[in-house]
Order: sequence, then C-alpha cells, then structure tokens
Amino acid sequence: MADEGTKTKQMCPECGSNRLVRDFDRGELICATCGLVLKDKFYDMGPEWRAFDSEQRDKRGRVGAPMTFTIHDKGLSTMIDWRNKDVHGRDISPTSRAQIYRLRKWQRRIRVSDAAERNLAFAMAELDRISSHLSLPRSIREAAAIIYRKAVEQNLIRGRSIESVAASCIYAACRQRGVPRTLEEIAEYARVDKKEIGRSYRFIVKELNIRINPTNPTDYIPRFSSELGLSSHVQQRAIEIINQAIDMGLTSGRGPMGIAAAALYIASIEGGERRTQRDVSEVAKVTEVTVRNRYKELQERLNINIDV
DNA sequence: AAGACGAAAGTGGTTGA
DNA sequence: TCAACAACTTTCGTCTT
Repeated sequence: MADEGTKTKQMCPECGSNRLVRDFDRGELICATCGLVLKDKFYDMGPEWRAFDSEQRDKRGRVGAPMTFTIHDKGLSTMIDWRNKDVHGRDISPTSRAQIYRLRKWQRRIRVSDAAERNLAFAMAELDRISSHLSLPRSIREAAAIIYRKAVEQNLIRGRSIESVAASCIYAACRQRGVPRTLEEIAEYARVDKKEIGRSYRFIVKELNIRINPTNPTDYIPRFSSELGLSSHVQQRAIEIINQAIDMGLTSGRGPMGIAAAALYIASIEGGERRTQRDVSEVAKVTEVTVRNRYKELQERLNINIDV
C-alpha cells in the first residue's frame, strides 16, 4: 500500500493536484487525486560506484539489510466487518447480505494471494540483494529463483523464514553450477546465520531431489589465488596437487576448503611466492590449524619436499 | 616480533543401533 | 532418539626464523 500523502513539490500534469503519493512496493509515484502514474522508477537501487572485481565490491559496498519491508501489508488493509449491520447499526437487507457475503469471500481470497505475491516479491528481492553482494552471475540468480519457486510450490517454506530459504537457494544454485561460495560468505549478507541456512539447504535439496555433486576443491582455487595475488603458475600447480590428492583418495571426508587452502599454501612456497598460513586460512575461511593438518598430510603422502 | 607448530578441549553434524 | 565418531575450531604455550 502507498504511504499516506507524501507531499512533494511536484504537481500532477493531469489535474494539477500536488497530492502525490509514493508506492514503495511498486516503486511508483502516483497522483492521489486522479491516479496518474508519474514515474514508475523513482528510486534507483543500484550503487553510485562501480566495482571491477569482487574485492572492490566488498570494500565499496555499504548496503545493509532493509529493516522494515517484512510486514506484509503494513497494517493498512481494510477488512469487511462480519456483522450484518450497516454504518448506522441497522440490519442489512437479505439481498445485500448475500452480496456482502460474496464480497467477504473474495476479499479473503485476494488477501492470501496478495500475501503470497508479496512474499515471493520479497524473496526475489532477497535473492537479488545477496547475489549482487556476492557478484554472482545472472544465470545463478535465475537458477536460485527457479529453485525458490519450486520450494514454494511444494509448500516447503512453511516453518522456515523466507530469508533462510532464499539464502539456501543461492547456495544450492552455486553448488549446482560449480561456482562455489561458502556458506559463510552467503551468511555474511543474508540475515540468517550459517546454521539456519544449512538446515534449510539440506531440507530443500532433499525434498526437491536436486542432484548436487560434492564440491571439488579445485573450484575454489581461482578465486582464492586471485585474492592472494598469486600467479597463474602457482594456481596451476595447486590444481595439480589437488588432482593428485583426489587420485589418492586423500580428499574424501575432508572439507574442500581446507584442501584448497593447503594446496595453495604448498604451491605458493614452491613457486617462490610464499604466503603465510594465516593469509591462506583467511581467504579460505578455515583455521590455520586446518591448513597445517591438511598440508602436512599432502606433503607426506604426495612426497612433496619444501625446502625453505 | 611474526610465523609456524602441536596439544587439548570444545562444537556441530553424521551415522548406525 | 541417543551415543559414538570424524572433521574442524578455539585456545594457548612453545619453538623457529
């Protein structure tokens, strides 16, 4: 519903009234007197800065979660009274009683479909917001939206927050397309914690029978190594190490990020571009201890010697 | 002083009875 | 539903460069 009578300096070109009203749900500016729609995009949600890679975007982004778009009708909706009395308290005639009964029925129907629409719109906005923060390609966002719609169709949202389901759809879409983002990264921008997202994710994947390959640690390498400023040579070597590790079955049951981190650590030292365990563990979002454990293992089993 | 190391205790999720 | 279990984290003291 529209905000009540936000007065602006502008005048309606149709009727000359200055009672222009903003409808935030649709992003429209409307004349309250004659109903003319003046602009259908009075705000621009896009950032005023440009970013050329995800790091820059992270640094420049300062958009937080909106606080008050969750109350679905902002308490402004009208309800037809259940009593069969008119405004003067008199009984309503049987003929108009039947009419009013039909009106009530329709109002109920419209209101629920209205709420469903709104929830969907909210979820889509949430998908957009998160995926733009993570610089995800359009195709992933679309995939996430499709998953979300399926979840709605099968009534999987009930009992779960829209936010957590939206976030888990993004996670699922990323996993499906081999563009891995960690749960952490998604949780950073979603208004739900990692645990919640993980729970919804598992549930939805199970219920919708989405087939998801186990994450390959090599998928993380390009992103991590670019964040560490490592050369493509080192990057290549890290992938090589991981593939060897996979062949020897060293990766099963291990967290893919830990493996990726360890391989990058080894490769960076071999290539003379040493990064500290701390640096590597930071971009991979694991602890130094994990990096250490993994890299000790890899070093031992693959007979890699690092002379410092 | 920073980085690397490893022990020990704690956490959250999976599995199998 | 519960306990055992593996992977990973947190924390902290010690060693190395």
